Amino acid sequence: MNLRDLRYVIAVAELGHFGRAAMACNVSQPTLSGQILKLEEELGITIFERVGKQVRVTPVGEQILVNARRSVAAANDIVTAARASRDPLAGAIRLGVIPTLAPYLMPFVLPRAAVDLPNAPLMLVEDLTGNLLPPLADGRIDAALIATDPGTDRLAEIDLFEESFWLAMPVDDPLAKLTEIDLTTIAPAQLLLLTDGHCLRDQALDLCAHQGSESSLAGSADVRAASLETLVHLTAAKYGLTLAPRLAMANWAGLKDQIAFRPIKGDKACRKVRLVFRRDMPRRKAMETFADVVRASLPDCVRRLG
Amino acid sequence: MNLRDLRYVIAVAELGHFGRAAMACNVSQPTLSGQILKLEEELGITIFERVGKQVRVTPVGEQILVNARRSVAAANDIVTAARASRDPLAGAIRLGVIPTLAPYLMPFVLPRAAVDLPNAPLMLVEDLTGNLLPPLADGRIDAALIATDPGTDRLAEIDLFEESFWLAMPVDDPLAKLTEIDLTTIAPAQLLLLTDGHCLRDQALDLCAHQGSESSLAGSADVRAASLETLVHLTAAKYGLTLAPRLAMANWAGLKDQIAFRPIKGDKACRKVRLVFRRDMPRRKAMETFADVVRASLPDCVRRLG
DNA sequence: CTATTTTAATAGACCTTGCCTATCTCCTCA
DNA sequence: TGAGGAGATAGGCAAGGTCTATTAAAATAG
Repeated sequence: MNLRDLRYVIAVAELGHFGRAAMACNVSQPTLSGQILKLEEELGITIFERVGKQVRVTPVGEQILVNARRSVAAANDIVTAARASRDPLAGAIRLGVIPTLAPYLMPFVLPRAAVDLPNAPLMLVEDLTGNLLPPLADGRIDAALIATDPGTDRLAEIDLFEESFWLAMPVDDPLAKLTEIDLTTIAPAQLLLLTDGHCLRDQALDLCAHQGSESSLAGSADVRAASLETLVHLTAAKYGLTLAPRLAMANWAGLKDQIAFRPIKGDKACRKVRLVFRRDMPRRKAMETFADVVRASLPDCVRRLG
Repeated sequence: MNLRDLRYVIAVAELGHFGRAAMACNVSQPTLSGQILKLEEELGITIFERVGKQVRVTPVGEQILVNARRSVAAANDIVTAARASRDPLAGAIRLGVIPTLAPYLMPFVLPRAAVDLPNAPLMLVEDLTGNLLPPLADGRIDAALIATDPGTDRLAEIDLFEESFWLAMPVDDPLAKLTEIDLTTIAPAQLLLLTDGHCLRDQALDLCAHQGSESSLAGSADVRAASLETLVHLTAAKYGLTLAPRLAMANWAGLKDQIAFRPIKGDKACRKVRLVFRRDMPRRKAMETFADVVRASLPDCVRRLG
């Protein structure tokens, strides 16, 4: 067996096609076919079922793929560790960011990162927390900015800042007369929410849950928007209320004739944003530097941590 | 880079000697030296510092070793998974067992394992919990029998049984007149304990701790025995009291003129023995079968779980 | 139902590369 | 200072991975 063979297997599994996998690996199709055949013979099993034009992974193949990815990832980490030892801050950082944060935070971060980490170009991946953690675990991305506890000891986290939520409402809403909103006076059904998977959705629900039962949501408009932008525009159109993270608000200055933002009473309406990465990733130094970059880029409206 | 190269690196690191590492890898010394040199050049770093007769691992080398071990372990798991898919119960099981359990439990387990798992020879490693978990994590052993919560989500556990502790005392001790001991009447200082690292030591201390402060131990004999055998013989010689796990007691029938065993009042004086293994190890089926083997081997004096 | 196309497997030549033996150089220790 | 041990170097050899060309089988189109 061979790391090269494992890369071949992974490529075939991901592309579902020997020819294209060969192209991705920069070898000819017979070469790749031959090596995989040899590996299957060596292991005494079939990894891929070649049925017609389809390439299906067998059940054993799935197990093998998991370990193949793991083995290759560790090998890649060796290369990364070697480069990092020469210059800890060199090498691209593949960064996952949740959608309710990326468009509002990254404009602050990117310019400063370009200066402070000139040899570490940032590659952004914007996706839901649940879609960022698996790639993080197997090394497809290096780090992620998320707002929930990842809840596994495989990941290390560096706390960056705490961001409060404000309530967005139409300017002529009675609530707009208040200088501070008591969330217990808001029915969950009034809240416009993001689609499942957004941590902000769950956090908004949590904040309102303690007053009514979950089922009180049943009567709501049941909007499931894909972005905060949508929610805010729906609020402007008087469809309901929206809980908006503080950093995002600056983006909606143009809507100030239609929308009012008010702070929430108490200190619970906030989220803690952190940088998470594999505990054993070889570039901890780069991660710490990047965390400092983020902290240094923050506007004053959020509370810096650490 | 190459899995073979990584194995060479691991061998050199473990043996601290190129020649012996070459022997362990079944290649000549120049071959191994050459490959490692080539790898170091490829990575642009030095993994080993050859200073005189010593071979020292550089700081980068340590990082590389971690990942090399990980990569090789995953590759080995591929072979294991392949074999397991042909016969899930075939292949050696390298089993770690804590010292306060191994000599008393394994005599029950081994005969049955030989029958129920004929193609899975058991290789026993007897060591403290803290010395078993790292080898478990990186695949040097397959599973372990321990009595504490491993406390990491990388490991899966199967509960096997609950074993009570009894108090051992000289036959002429006043306590021997009781049919049941209230531990709150025992000063921790009276207890003879194992050396640091034995979970049984901590559990014994925990059980007595709620009555006096930790410092009450200061006045104790401060025996730190390496084995239960020593403790029991010390008890026979009237040096103090010992908390003995139920399975071990059968071994000391020969001492019944000198030692009395009494159960502990309440249900807290017990430990839960479990089989732990890497959550993602490829032979879960073999683990489950082995757990069943252990359960089926147990004498009636312990409480079967699961 | 046949022709065409797509896709993986096979065949054979080539050449890279890892391995071995023999030897060298350097360091340690007597 | 000389002997011995340990890792590095050199050169020949064999194994094995890669390529191009071709075949075989299955899906698709006419």
